[in-house]
Amino acid sequence: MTGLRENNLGSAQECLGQRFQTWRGGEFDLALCPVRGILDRLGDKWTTLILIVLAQRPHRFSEIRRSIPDISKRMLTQTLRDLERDGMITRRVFPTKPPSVEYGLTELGESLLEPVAQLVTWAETSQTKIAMARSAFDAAEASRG
Amino acid sequence: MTGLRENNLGSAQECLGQRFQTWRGGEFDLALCPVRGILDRLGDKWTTLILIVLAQRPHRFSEIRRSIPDISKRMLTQTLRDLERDGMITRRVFPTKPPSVEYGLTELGESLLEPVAQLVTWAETSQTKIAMARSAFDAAEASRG
DNA sequence: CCGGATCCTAGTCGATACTG
DNA sequence: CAGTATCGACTAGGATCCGG
Repeated sequence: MTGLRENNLGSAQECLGQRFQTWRGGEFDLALCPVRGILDRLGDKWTTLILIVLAQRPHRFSEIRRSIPDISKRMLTQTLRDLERDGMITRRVFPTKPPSVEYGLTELGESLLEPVAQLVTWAETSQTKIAMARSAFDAAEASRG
Repeated sequence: MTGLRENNLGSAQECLGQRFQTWRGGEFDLALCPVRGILDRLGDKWTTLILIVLAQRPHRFSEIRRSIPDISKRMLTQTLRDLERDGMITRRVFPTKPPSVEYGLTELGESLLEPVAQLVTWAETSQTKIAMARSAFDAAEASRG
């Protein structure tokens, strides 16, 4: 289905180029949807943060809230449910007196940490360049009126 | 500022864990913002697609539109401007009779392709597991009423 | 303690019409 | 051809109240 010849990619452009050609020939939207779905999820406000928090150790609901101070209960619940639905995290309920729930990464969730870490590393090393490009662009724009 | 000891990460969890600890101690939001900004951008509907298209070769405005059939002029313009502002793509205007503009990746933009390719690869290899987890979750949910 | 349900605002995106 | 401007639908997400 993919037509990708080697797993060991020499050049990122080539790799993506081949995939894109594959996508274009035939089912464009269908084949891209899973990737887009992943990116949408990672792109939302909280998924990555939760993943990072749970990467350290399993956490209870309130622990996560404390670790991510500006998240609302609503969004935490929702994001956790989405992640659980996608098989990225587990949800264990302890029927204690005040009920407690513990969330942890599944293997699938842990496997996602690697590409995410790559991206984080890239973002961290590139943030200076991005900031420079941004201010240069804004300055040029302002000078044009 | 980062306190990260090694560039060569042994374990993704450890790497992210260290970063997270760093983030927590001190300026939480500030230090994470660049990363979140990147993820937000990649998470939007079109950025990744445009990057993939331009990864093959420079394209003109209308060429990109044809390559991504369901994008509107408005969003293409906007996304291209954002990418240009962040220094990911270049914009060359040719003052021909019907004016033409060519977009291409900068080195920074190309360097982003690598982590993106990692993510695409991950998504592709994991989509089956995700789909299974999702249907299992939905089935369990439906049986609970 | 955990999280569902509801209401409401602010930003996002598509369609359309217009400019240079 | 390559945008810009305006409007309207849609939606994410915060606040709050309520239940187990």
